[in-house]
Amino acid sequence: MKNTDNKGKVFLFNTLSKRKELFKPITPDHVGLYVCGPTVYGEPHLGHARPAVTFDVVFRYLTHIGYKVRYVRNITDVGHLEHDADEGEDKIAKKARLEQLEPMEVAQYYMDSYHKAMDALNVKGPSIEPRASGHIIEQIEMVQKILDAGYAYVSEGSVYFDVEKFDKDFGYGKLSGRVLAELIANTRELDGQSEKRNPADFALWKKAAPEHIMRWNSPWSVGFPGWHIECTAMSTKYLGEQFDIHGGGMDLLFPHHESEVCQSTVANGKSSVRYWMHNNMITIEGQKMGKSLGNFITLNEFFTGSHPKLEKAYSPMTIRYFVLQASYRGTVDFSNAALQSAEKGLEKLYAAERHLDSLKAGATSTENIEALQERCYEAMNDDFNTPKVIAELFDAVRIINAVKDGHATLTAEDIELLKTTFRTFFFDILGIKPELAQGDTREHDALDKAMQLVLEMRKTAKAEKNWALSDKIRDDLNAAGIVVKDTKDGAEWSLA
RNA sequence: GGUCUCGUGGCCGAGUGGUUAGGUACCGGUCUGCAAAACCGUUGACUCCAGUUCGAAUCUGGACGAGACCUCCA
Repeated sequence: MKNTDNKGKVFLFNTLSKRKELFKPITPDHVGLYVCGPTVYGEPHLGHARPAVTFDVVFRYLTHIGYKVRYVRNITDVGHLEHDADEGEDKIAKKARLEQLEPMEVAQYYMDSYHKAMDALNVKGPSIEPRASGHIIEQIEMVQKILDAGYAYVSEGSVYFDVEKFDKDFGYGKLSGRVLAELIANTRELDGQSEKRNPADFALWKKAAPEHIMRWNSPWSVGFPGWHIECTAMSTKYLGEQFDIHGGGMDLLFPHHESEVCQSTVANGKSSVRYWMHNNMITIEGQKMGKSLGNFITLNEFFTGSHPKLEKAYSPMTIRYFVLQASYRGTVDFSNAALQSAEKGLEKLYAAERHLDSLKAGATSTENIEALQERCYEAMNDDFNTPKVIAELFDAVRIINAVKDGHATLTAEDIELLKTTFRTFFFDILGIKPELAQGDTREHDALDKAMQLVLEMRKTAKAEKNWALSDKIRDDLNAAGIVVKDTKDGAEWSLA
């Protein structure tokens, strides 16, 4: 099966219809993909890893099967309130004052931090990574468009979207299933609501309070853009008035994405997104991750094991693999037990991959590699079913070991196909990083030669039944991070 | 209370109306000086209650339970 044979066979779960739909891009062979990126006001954590990895795989797979994908993932670096803050204070501005830094310095710092963590997770950079602060003009223009269309109003220097009017003309809540009347009924009376005609209205532009540092000029006031407008403005700019896939976390479904639907419908004359995809949340030992719960774990803490909840450090690839072992639409619970079992499974896959190059061809094949490859593609085509793909890879592991041990045979052709299939899905599509980065091979070759020498000496010791020496060699190497295993064909080594 | 996701073996997790998911753990075996790995095999599940059906973990309804979101705002 050729990779491009799968173009036109991908089904994805569309939040809009709540079912799997055949994916058809607007422009043949091209895909526009927009994903809500991080707000850069704090250290990257697990909540950032999930959508990043999920849509990284979407990006990788669609690219692999031959689509030209423009992947846009934004950086939110303006205009967001501190959680639980009484006053409407900008998250970034508040932190900046606390730390005596420029707001953009804070944003830059955490953006770099985010990028480093994403690199560690082997998450590919998007095609375009626009920053909200760099698109203030586009946002103002879009707010003006919405005002001109008559679906927004100015109040005390702020601009609000008229949800009631929108509901009457287009129907509100198509994406999230919210009913406007119920929303209003559930609204509590709070201060600062008087500017709005309707509690369900949302801000397109906010007038900045005097102490608010992040501020820009606009026709209405010195202020900052409302949260939802940046995604609409930037997705329109880079992907057009209508584009294929919009992704993000399920927590963004309402009100963020619902508001985006409102904005683009009015500003562009149509709802811009064809397929909405939402990844589910992550939990820590069954609980929501939150600062107040004491289970808020940053990615760096995971990589180094420096959090009381963690029994040990977990490598970035363990975390990536763990995330992909569950389907993106279900919650993922992080527990030490689950993480450690994932770690072992991943190690088994790595080990099998190492053995791939030493497989010896036979005259016939006792295993059907083509069918295996096909099942991998089918799994990916079925709403990116990465757990299924991983299960298939373990079937490949079984085959690799069987051939290695002589319980099964493969033709040279099938071995090639097995290699390609395994490496394509393991490395290219699931995005697991090869153990050896390119460029490390010289060092590795040198180490391998040295190791062959050591193992030869150990073999001699074993032949002389000098167990003390052979065990000492093994134990000392182990302590140095090198694992030695005796197999039928002699000893082999790997880095722990 | 509303909207939405979900409830599978010790743990993690796929899944189709009737046929082994897979990983990990456990147990037995092969191999081994020992260890590890690998291989073979066994055990083990579908929250509960109704209904549809020849047959449901898979469809429908209800109950119970979990999570996310539900003024502004991430």
